[in-house]
Amino acid sequence: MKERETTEAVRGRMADRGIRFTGGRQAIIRALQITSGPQSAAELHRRLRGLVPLSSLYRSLAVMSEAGILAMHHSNGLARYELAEWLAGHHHHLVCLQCGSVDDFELAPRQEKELFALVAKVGGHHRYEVSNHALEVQGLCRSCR
Amino acid sequence: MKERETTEAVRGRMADRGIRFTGGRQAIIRALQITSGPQSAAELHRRLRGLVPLSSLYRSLAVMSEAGILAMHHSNGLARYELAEWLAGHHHHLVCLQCGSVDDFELAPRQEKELFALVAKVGGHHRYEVSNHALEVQGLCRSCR
DNA sequence: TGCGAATCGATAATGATTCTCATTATATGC
DNA sequence: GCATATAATGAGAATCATTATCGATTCGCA
Repeated sequence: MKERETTEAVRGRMADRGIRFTGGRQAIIRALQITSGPQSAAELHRRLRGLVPLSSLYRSLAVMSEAGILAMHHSNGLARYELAEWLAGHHHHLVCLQCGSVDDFELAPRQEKELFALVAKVGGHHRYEVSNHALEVQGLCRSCR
Repeated sequence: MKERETTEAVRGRMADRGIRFTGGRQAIIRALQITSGPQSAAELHRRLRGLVPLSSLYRSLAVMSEAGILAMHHSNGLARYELAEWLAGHHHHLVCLQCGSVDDFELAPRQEKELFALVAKVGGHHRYEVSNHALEVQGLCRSCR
């Protein structure tokens, strides 16, 4: 999905839910579009040059997560946000154990399909109602190795 | 690995590194042996009935993680600890999106091997020095569904 | 234009985790 | 067994990320 398209998709969903798509929130979505991997509140605050104060930033991240527009993950003791999968596509993460940075990657359809089947089997075996899965590759990133 | 064996393996590794295996630390290891899935500091504190005060508990968890005896994960905004893989065996997690509980599961050797190969390929592609991987199954647990 | 709800932004409060420091326990060599 | 150096303990303060509060402001819409 290209940038304009994503913005409009977000705008639509916000409107449906009676949530305002304010300047600050558009800036957050834009910042998440041009970066790879989930971003922490502090990273976004820095990236946005303080345009959105931390308190508003946290609130907007919560509101947009609640609305299913963002997905929240936890790593290195802090919360990181990225566009939800219906906007960004299903993908997985490489996390650097040294610096904590996170990169995205996608599996080939065939491999993703196999993984999905595997996960469904495991979930059934444990009486879980499975809604998603995440494969995390851990190691040292290009600049830390 | 059975309980006694694990305790002795931990004692050995601690001794090698000049780290003391005190009563409190033995209690932590015991508590992690008899529970399934990683435990947060608060859960361990409760489980140990306050035998080990929170400040000591956090310090011991950090020391034993540093020594490669425990593995730390983050979920729901808090850190959870479990025995490292050389003690507990390589495994993955089922996490409940409702209550936050975490269960362990193992893949069949054949599937684990395939996953390992897949992860190695992805890592190489991104110039990562891969050290491990984790598959997380997300959904509703038996009691939350 | 004006009303009401949603949002903003500064600040205080919270919760998890880490740090500090005086005291205590532990291992090791004698 | 005992002294001694060193690591660990425990209580409390401090820190960091995050959430709540609240009056002021802005937006969408009649």
